[in-house]
Amino acid sequence: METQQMHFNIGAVERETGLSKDVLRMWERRYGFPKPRRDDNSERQYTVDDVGKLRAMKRLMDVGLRPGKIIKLTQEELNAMADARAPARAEHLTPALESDVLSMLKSHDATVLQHTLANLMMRQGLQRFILETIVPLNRAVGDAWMRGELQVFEEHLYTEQLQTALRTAINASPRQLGVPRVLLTTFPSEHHGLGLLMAEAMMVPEAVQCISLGLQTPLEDICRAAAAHQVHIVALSFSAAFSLRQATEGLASLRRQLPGSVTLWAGGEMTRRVRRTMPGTVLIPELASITSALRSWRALWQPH
Amino acid sequence: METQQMHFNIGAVERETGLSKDVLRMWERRYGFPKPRRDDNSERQYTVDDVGKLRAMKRLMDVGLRPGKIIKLTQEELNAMADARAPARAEHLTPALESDVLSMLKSHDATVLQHTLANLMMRQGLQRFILETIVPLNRAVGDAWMRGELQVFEEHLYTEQLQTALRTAINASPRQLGVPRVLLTTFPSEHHGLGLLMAEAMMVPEAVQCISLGLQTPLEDICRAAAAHQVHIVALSFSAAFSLRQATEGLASLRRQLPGSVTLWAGGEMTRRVRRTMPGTVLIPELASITSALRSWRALWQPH
DNA sequence: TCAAACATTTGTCCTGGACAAAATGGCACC
DNA sequence: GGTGCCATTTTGTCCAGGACAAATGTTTGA
Repeated sequence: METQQMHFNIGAVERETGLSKDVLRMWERRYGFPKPRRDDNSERQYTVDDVGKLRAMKRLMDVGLRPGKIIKLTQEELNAMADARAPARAEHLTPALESDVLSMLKSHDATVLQHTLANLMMRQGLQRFILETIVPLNRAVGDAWMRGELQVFEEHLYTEQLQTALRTAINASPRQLGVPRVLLTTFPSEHHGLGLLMAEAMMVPEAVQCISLGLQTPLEDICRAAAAHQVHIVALSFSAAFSLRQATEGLASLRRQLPGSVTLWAGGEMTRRVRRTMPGTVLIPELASITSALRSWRALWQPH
Repeated sequence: METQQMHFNIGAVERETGLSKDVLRMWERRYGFPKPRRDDNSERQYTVDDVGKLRAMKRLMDVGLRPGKIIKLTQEELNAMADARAPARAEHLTPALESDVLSMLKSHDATVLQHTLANLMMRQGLQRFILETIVPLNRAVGDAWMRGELQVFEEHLYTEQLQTALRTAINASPRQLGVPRVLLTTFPSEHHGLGLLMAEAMMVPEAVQCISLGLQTPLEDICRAAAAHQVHIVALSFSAAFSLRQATEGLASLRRQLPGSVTLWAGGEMTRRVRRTMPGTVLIPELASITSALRSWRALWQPH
């Protein structure tokens, strides 16, 4: 069989991997990888394998590894390393569910998946559903995709169904005038919205009044929105890929601009990489911590 | 009052405007705008005004104007030009509604907005709601934002509420096994999802079986998904900002890879800029055309 | 043991050059 | 008057190779 050898130019690789053109050229200069063929016009022509390895590298860098340490490994070694870093499987209460969902995805049956998710949510309640079902499931789906067991479009279908389920649940909950009021959003370069949605779903049952602005709100507008809606807490979500530098810079700037009475929360995969303490910012590295953070806030809050 | 003069480096401007670093430097070289101050390290420091004018330019370029023609205009002239290009307001059935919604947004009352949208949807039915309410409303909100009458965070709140309303409606409709089956998604560099959602909402009442993969499905996976789900139609959504070149290239490639029996639809603002005819691709430049395109498809379809 | 000073790694920005795809304008031809 | 084709201009993307600063890692000294 003749494999169709697709080629990518540097712009396509940037889109596919999230690594900037500058970085791709710099790695080639410094480490000798990737070293793509050139076309007639001496422009780089990356192979599918290049892109695969770059994606695997990006994934590991998103959890804190540095390029120099991993650039010489093969893609298999990179994937193995990613598997090894994954938290122990012991914590999964229902490993059977994982393989069930994966096989649903592979058989492309959206309806069954949708019903399964809805049923689980009913049985477990929203918070337990997220913590005990969705979080492990997300990891399982991500791993399966990385191992090549799951196609991209199958993963997209999963994300879409999950989003529908979560939005339905959030929407169904009565929008009461609760305390605290929480503003939920992300910084402008964030592309992933599931984290935000899960955070909102974790808070809604706690009688929190959530105001979600969706993704990519400019810094200034976060401040304006916080004032306009008179929120008590501003909560930001950062996916694993978010640049540590941009995040710390942005959070510091936000902290300076927000009134002291407003609490600032930063959550999401990225926050696990943070080493320095950030004064005036509460880090919430996992969804489970939301409830305790909420408890702490309520313990300190004095109704005006 | 001392205006806080924020400065942007070239990376920030790229994120804010969607214009690549290469383009920003090239415009400076060729046209002399923008010509930002340099900091100690001779790095470009763009002003807020620069970014504002760049955004206004980008918006006009997204509807087909070329930089050379507009780069010498002031930001006011650019905005005036954008207003002038807007379709006549006569078509609006309920101009009062627009100002109502805008004032709701300015008063930051999400609940009222949500109820208003839900009520209108009930009264008009999903399709008329989209065509007669949402399309003009989207334009009104976009214009108000451009004119500076609406803050970014207010526009975000609108988008978020609208998305909730649409998803609820789509979800409420029984997912029947209809014909045709339609695969809905976008190309990888598309960032806007509202168009996709509106398209889905237009189709659901027509007893179409929609399978949405959300945003950013790689080309190859669109083909795989089309085969796996045995769809009759693949429908792609392109926002105004989408690069014409990437779109035509991608559509041609997709057409080559899809079986001839699968119909290919391309819709969204961008498709209004297309001049050449694209063999094997149906252009759907506005949402209203979806129903007629569907009728044509059904007229030709022979149950196997 | 901790912290300050130094070294290395890494990403982002810079200049200025090159080229091809798309848009435009002119021109012959129907 | 319209229509297809070719030359020209416009515009975006890519390239090489240099510079520097922020983040990280390592050693030294109290």
